[in-house]
Amino acid sequence: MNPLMSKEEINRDDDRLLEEAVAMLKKSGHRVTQPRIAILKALISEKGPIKIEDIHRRVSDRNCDLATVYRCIGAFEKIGIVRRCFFPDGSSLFEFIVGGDHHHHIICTSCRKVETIDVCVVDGLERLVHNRGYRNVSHMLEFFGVCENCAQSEDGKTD
Amino acid sequence: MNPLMSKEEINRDDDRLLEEAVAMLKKSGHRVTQPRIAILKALISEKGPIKIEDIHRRVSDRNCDLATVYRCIGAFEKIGIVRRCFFPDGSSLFEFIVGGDHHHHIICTSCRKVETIDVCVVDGLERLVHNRGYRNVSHMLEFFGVCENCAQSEDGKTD
DNA sequence: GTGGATGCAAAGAATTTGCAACCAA
DNA sequence: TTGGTTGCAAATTCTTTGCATCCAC
Repeated sequence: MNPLMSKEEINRDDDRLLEEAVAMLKKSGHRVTQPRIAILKALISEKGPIKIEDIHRRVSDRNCDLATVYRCIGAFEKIGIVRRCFFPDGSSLFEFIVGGDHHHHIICTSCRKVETIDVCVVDGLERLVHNRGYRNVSHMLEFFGVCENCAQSEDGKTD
Repeated sequence: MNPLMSKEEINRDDDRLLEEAVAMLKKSGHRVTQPRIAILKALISEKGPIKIEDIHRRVSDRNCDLATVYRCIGAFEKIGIVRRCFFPDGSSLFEFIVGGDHHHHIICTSCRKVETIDVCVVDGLERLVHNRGYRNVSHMLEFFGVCENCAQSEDGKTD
């Protein structure tokens, strides 16, 4: 996030993202319900990949069922509101992508911290895939590693 | 695979890969058992990402339990004999990587066909991640799309 | 009013674990 | 001989589904 942005500006920004996502819901013929709003807010405030389970925990005070979270996230993914990310252990996370630039992650395999890489050098390769006859091309790129903190606490770990 | 290679040469090549993997097992203090040999052979003959379930199906005539496949694949992954790949739906596949060049995949989201991309333009970025303080850095890059065949049968699908 | 969305519970799939028997080194 | 490995079954975890009720439009 932009470090020069004040708290209010960030919140205002979040509101705009919410509106944009709601518009996408409507446009695709979906209804705007309480659980969906709550899930969207959780996704937006996370500002990064988040587990289904964690989304549910955050919205559960509003009494939203876990099955509903799964169903909504599935719908959001189809519409293009979220995208699925992967942890090296095979578990899935979901990230809010409305109004954001395409980017990738560095994931600490030890503490699971997630950092963002703003550049994407891979976009150009999608054309190559397109030229092989593929349509609706997308890609997924994640970096894994042990972050500085974890490397220190794990002591004399080499690289 | 090299198209100029005869069937015998391919089989000889597979044997060499098996030997190499067995050596890695021994070197890391693991035992070379019947189920492990069978699983390695299944992985090698697949020449691409394969599901746990499919590995089990192939070796089940040798009476290898599904739990054993999971345990062995877990061990193989730690040793560096296989690596985990992801399907866009979140399911995991495993690919034999001993003696092979680093590469990536194009996965058809419709028929699940997997093609290989030999080049990797991302390796250089690992240094960038390393410079951010990460150790044991690796990465995962997959392309998704609808292949030519599937796009045709799905008719007037746009891109 | 009506059809899509939800909650609840139950089913289903994927993966892990405990433990006695087994077998590679 | 001995400890790592396996098979079997049970336990967990993750995800989906059926159905009556509900509510957004």
